[in-house]
Amino acid sequence: MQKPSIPKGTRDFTPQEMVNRNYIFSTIKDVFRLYGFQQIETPAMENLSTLMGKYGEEGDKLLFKITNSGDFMNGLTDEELLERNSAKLINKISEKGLRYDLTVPFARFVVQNRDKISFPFKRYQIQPVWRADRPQRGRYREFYQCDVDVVGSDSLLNELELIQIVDEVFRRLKINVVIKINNRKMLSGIAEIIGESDNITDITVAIDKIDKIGLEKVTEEIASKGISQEAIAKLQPILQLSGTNAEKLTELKKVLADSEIGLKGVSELETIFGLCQTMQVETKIELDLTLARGLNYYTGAIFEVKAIDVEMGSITGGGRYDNLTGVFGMEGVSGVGISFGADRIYDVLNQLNLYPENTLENTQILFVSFGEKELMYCLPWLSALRSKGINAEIYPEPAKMKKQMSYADNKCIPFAAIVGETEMNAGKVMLKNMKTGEQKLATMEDILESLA
RNA sequence: GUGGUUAUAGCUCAGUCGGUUAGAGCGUCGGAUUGUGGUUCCGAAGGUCGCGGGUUCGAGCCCCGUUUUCCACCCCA
Repeated sequence: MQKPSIPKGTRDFTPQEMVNRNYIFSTIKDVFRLYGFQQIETPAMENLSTLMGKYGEEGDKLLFKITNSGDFMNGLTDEELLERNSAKLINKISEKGLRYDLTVPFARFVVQNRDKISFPFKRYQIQPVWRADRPQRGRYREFYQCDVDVVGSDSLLNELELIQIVDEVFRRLKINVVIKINNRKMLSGIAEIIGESDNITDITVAIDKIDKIGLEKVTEEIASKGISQEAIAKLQPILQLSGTNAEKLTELKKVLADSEIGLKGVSELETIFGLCQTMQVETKIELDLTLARGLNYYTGAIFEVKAIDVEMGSITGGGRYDNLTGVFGMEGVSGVGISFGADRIYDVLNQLNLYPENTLENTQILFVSFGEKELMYCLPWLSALRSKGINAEIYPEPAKMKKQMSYADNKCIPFAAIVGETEMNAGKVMLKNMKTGEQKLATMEDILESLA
């Protein structure tokens, strides 16, 4: 006999865990709909050509690839096999992969369904994604993302709405968070000012780590990427910016005075901060220049949300991407979106134990009986209760009473309806309150009253 | 992908210096109690010690490989 197991980085969810997860999903969904977003779904697998090259070199490695059906090695030459070049071979034996996020499949969806969509298109999507990452705390190989995106609108009002959604979702979930915000245009401007526009990716990836490894190590890392000492020297004051958001922006405006794109980034952020103030967004918003985010398709605002009371990677993230649909042949469609990491939110909620009392999803009443005749007697009662919308079940065989009562106990069922000869003769059931232990002969009306 | 770490009953974990028949708690099942659950008491079932190889008279324990767990990188939700 083999021991059953599931793949690395995947999880089963028990009924109790599903109740908790559904609480998260429905909270998020409710807020999405409140802002006029509509749901779509896309397939678990996409053509590999849709996914490859969208997440950088690292991302390509983390894609789960699906081998072709049938005898997929058949068309290969001996030379190709002997070469042992995995990257080259994979293209010959695999043409599908599991989706890595929801944003790229969404861009594909927009291009493919443009005739059915009117812009601006506001969609949400809650589905699992898969990454061949090495699992760790808060990091899984299969996890759910809850994405909201608007495409076909350049307005910064969209950024505001996304921030309001974050604000509302975490208020409802009772998680204290801070929203970190940055702008890719400002990062481009900085690279431009120090004369290293070509190396912007390396620079942003490195400065992203400043909190973790410190200024010195970051400087080292940037230098190792072949960036000049002169440029690094110019970078120093920018990395050490401090003060309020407004103070930081004022300082940045001076530094970026000669960079058109940099100033554009600053003014975008000013607008967003202004809008948030007007709309009285409660969540703390922090300009964080070190926030870079690896995904290289972002072009404007970049967001990240961190829980304050728990040690955990970011639980929500996103940004603006000006031309994601361009690679699929549809130019000039700008989008902005964020992704709630349901599994990390789930972990945070578990650690803080912030779940509401849930009783509604549970069975309300269990029928306990002693024989075939009693079972038959109960069936109409069950139907009647269910037609009133009451969750009811029956222990499906005449087991020992102790066993039936324990079953009710374990499932936290608040009422038991006990049925034997006496009850059948009276045309009633013995209704027992499992909490107080009280019981009485009851009619259907009595039951409905007790459960109300 | 790199480095470390872990694996013993369904679950959580003991297991001495390498020494005879591998233990506990919880859970499950049965009984005390044939119409009353949570508490209590008694009993039972349940193990190829992750897997494969090696060292040894002898391996749960030592060595090698492999898989898995968790952690730090990398990257990210």
